[in-house]
Amino acid sequence: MDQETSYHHGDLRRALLAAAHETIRTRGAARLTLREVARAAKVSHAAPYHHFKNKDALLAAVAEQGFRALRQAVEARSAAAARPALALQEAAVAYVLFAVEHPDLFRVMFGPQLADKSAYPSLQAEAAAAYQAVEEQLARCGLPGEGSSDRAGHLALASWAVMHGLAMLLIDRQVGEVNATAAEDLAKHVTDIFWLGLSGYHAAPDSGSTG
Amino acid sequence: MDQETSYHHGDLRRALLAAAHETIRTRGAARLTLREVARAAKVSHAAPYHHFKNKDALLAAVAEQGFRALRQAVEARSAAAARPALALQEAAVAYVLFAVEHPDLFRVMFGPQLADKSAYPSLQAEAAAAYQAVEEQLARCGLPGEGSSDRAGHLALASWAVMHGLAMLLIDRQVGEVNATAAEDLAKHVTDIFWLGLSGYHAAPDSGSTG
DNA sequence: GCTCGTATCTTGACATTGGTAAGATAGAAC
DNA sequence: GTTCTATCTTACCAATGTCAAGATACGAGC
Repeated sequence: MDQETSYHHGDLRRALLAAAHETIRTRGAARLTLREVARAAKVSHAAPYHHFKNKDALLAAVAEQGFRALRQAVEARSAAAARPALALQEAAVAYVLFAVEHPDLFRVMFGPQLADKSAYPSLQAEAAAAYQAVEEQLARCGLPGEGSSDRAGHLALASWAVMHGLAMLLIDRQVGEVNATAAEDLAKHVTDIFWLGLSGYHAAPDSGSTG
Repeated sequence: MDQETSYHHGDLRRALLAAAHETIRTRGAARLTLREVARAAKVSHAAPYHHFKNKDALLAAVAEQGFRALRQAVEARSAAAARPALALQEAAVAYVLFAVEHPDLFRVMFGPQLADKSAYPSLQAEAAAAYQAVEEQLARCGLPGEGSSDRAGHLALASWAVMHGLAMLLIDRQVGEVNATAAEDLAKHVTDIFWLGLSGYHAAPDSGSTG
């Protein structure tokens, strides 16, 4: 059976996701059109509605895949770290590199395109899993990942904030360089700065300005 | 002359900006429509085109105002710091608070809505001014704002990344709490962690993992 | 193998949107 | 007071998201 000529596509859902991915990659999510996605899949403009409730649902599915890919990238790179102490930094580098290499996908994942992410539980689950991967790396590197709840939470949040902020600034071209090697270098420098703070904070729990 | 009944509005540009601001605040930039903005200003749907080249230009103007407001908030709060050493932290708090209090405006400023910000020089100028305000606070707090160019750049970038990342995570509701006081508390904690890292980095320039 | 139910896909339509063109109006220059 | 020009309106276009109704084909039951 030839998928090109048959009335039924056979694997439209996957084809639509792939087409959406491609459009997002090449032209950005803002210029993504359901009808163009359908066109790319050689299908009528109403066909996608049999696989996704609406345009946002398609975007949510793409974002969900993105979170899965992000988590895998982070876990893979941190697992391959030369020394365990470097795993956390490697995770951060992977995070930033993912953003730089897939900027528009990253923006779909975190941007305002999907108004209410709470409407897509599986998307939320993948996002939470990605966050948990960061926390696990923290715990694995000797920093208090689960100990005193409050401070551990602040540490994890701060770690994620640095990575996330750097990633965002990089893809928004708010800082000049955007190529992968420059990004990796920046990520390492920034995390270096930050790690020292983490260990210092761990040793001296209260700096006095907030207590 | 009654602005309500006259053929010529008299101050349409400002009215359009205000209406756009309001729509962004209440319903988000994604749901902003040029026609609805025109409707809010009691004007035909084609009138805005005499004041803004297109929808993106209106968004850019809103974003420009946002950057100006952000910079003023940062400067005001850091200038009112109890001790000079706290000015930088206060700047960070102001930054995060601004994002939390104007989340959708913040997203317009940094998000992908405006495809090519390079098309709006005045917008870029305001964004650069906001960045410079951060660097000035860094310099004013004894950290090397202008010394050895590379390391100073990394410090400024890292500082901005922490603030920006925290702000983004907060407004994306990726972290639970979003009210102002909780945000302020989180910002102080995170910056506390980070400051220790900064001073440590300043004292021990190379941690070894990147060199 | 044949019928039939159902998921999948298409055609057609509708309201809305961003954007342009041509005409109407009013304030400003002289 | 006439004329010029910026401002605003009406009319229109192509494209989009979404829905409804009809066409097609795969799979269950006989």
